[in-house]
Amino acid sequence: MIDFDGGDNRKTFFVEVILPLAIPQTYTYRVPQDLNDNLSIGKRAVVQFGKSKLYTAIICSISNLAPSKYEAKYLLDILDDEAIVTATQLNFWQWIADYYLCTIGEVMAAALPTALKLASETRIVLSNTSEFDRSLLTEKEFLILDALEIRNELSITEITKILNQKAVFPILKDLLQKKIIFILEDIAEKFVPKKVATIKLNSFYDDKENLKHLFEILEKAPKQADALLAYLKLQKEKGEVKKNAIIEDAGVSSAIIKALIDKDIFVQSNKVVSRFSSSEDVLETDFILNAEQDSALKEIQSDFEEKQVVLLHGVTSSGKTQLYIRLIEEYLALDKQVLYLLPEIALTGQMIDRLKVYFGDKIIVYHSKFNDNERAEVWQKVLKKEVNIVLGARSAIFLPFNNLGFIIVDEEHEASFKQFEPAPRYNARDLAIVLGGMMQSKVLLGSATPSLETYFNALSGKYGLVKLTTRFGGVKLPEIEVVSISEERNRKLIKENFTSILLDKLNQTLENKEQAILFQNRRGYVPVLICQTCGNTPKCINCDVSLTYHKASGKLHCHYCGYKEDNITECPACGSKHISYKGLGTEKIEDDLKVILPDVKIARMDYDTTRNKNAHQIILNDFEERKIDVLVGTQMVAKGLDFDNITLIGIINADSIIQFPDFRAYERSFQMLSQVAGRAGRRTKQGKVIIQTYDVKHRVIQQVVNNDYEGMYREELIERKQFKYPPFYKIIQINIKHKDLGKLLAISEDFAKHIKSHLGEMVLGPHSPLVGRVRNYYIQTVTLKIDYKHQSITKIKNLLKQQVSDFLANKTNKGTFVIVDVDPY
DNA sequence: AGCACGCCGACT
DNA sequence: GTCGGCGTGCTC
Repeated sequence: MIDFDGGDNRKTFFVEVILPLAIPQTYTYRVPQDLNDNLSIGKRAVVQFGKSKLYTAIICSISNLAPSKYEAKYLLDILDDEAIVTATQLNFWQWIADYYLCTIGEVMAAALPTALKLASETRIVLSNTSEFDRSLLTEKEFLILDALEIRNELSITEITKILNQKAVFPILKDLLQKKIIFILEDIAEKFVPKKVATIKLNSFYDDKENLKHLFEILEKAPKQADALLAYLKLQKEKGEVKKNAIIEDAGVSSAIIKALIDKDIFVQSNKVVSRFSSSEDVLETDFILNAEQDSALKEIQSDFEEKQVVLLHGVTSSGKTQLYIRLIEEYLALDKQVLYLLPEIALTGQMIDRLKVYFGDKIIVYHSKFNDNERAEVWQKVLKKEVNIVLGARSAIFLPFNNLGFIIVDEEHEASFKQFEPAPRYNARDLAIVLGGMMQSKVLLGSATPSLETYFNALSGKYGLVKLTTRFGGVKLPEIEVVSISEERNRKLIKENFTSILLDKLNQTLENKEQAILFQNRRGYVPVLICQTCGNTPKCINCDVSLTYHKASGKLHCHYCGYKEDNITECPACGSKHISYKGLGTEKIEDDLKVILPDVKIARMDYDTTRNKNAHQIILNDFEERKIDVLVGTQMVAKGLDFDNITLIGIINADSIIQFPDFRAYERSFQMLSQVAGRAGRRTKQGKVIIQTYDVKHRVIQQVVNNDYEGMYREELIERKQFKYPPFYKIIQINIKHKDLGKLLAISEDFAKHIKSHLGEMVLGPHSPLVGRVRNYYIQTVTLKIDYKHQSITKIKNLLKQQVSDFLANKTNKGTFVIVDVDPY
């Protein structure tokens, strides 16, 4: 970097900018001299790129040397008074681009909320809620709003035309900040927080004299006086007073409350509450750690003195959250920021509430379903250190922390920390450790069923390892019973897909007025239709997968591309009418159960029933309020449910989980089954889990029954070593896609040959993946298994990068897509 | 990623 | 004779 005097207006500067695109390089722009004062790294610049496109770019370096080979364009504007991306973040972005073999522009696109990267095609809408004073608007702002009122929706290009000037970004930025306009989003499903109106007495009346005087004033308004009395009573009892509680307690209408608000006696605020915790839940704000938790806390603290990363291996319900809270408090006391990463779905759970009670305004949630303006707001708050704790899903790793002391990755084994589409294909757990290293922050990984590589690192001493082995409050682990489907079938005890043992237990549970969850890891009605005459199976026209029959729609669906067609009554290949159904999905389980138990309230939770806005929350809400007795679901039910009344978990078919063709199948099955089982019987009583399977003796099932994580770990590790998988080898997967199968096969063979000539036998393939065609693109996979202890990963990656770009530059390979996935799991 | 420039089929 | 298909290459 050069030493420059920003105040010297006679100098000419050139900046390198990162564009939020999949382009390998950065680009150089010339800085207009009148912007010299405002120039610094990490600020956003508006640039024209190509003939007509405007983008928001990030300035990543400054120089006073003009490029020699071309004339640099002028940048059009600088949007920020202060940098919105820190220097550490720029290093972090570069690290991610290098490690995951993508461009820094792709990292930028993933990291920044859309509201911070306006582009010419961004569409703007008028906010419908906010009220604002029109007289304060400038002429240009007025023009934009006028046009928006007529047209509803405008692109930035259109606004440029309306104003007849290029510099519209600063005006829009201003309007966005004032919440007068919004960015139109394509995301259909948005998270709408549930709000509860709470009432506070104007602090003026904290003074006893003033309060006394107030009662005198209200003598003529007895109803209002009643409401005030009710408020004071409730305030004393509970601290926080809900509007509805006053209405109920005082027997007044909401108009009375409104009158008090209008008189500035009451102040109303809308508090966001989770739909999950029952409002009656008393949150112990003053818990004391038990002896085991306390010693675990001390172990973690002492491990952190030597190690950056510690794994907390604690059984479900062992009180990990309370440990987290104690640790967070510690880092807050040091005036450090804390990041708490959770799998997406767990964020809708009770965790938020519990932590909000603790930390109040210091905590903020960052969730992909929040709208973009909210996300941009979180970004600014983190940057300005207005919040100290961020609770978020994987993308929260990109927030602009500058004083991060502590990162928690809860449920670290969860696959949802990995992003698959689009690039960067990162794992937020791994990035947490990298970012932690850059910022000297401590990282705590928490899980009841740690991923093999994490446990491996813990045992090898790279990470600290702390265990919690007893469930909090003395709750026992559920009792797990394995039931043989084949035996029940032979003895003709099975009804549809329910063994007699499961049905007995289910009836018993319902008699006790308790609730049950039935788990089946497949959605739809029956996965596959087979012609009994010719063996033909209906397939998707775009993908190489069998279609799944969905009863609700009466159609056959493709779960990969969403293609649907009408169900068949006769085989399209041979005309036979003998069509049988094989396999079973949640929809069929639900249907069958409704026939067997007609009086029981049954609901289903899977991708199909939760696609609509808030559907997920509504189902869980009903379940909690006991409007549902039995919930049938896919793995969605394995997470975030923490209700006392669930005492039975039924796993309809464990084999369908275990027999998945992937090297992680056993590990994932163990994790999934253990997590589902952990939903049973929380605080009040021991739960019961029934696992139905054909393979009673399967080692994974036995390991789940015996809660034998160590056993699973040891056996898996042997296999991993033998078959060259993590944690012993690093894997890079290269997916090659083409519309023409013949060309694809030739091209991928050629590609594999090329990299084999450089990298030798670590290159495997090409081979067909599980699903050989998706959305009309055929796929071939080339896999690299890298012995990272003896080979330089960096060298291999650089070579691979070169090979891929050479390959794509070759004209014979046109129409080919190459997707590189580092650590594809 | 967009968008323009460029070279071959169905239309006035 | 042209209008337009999307195939390739560049964008500071």
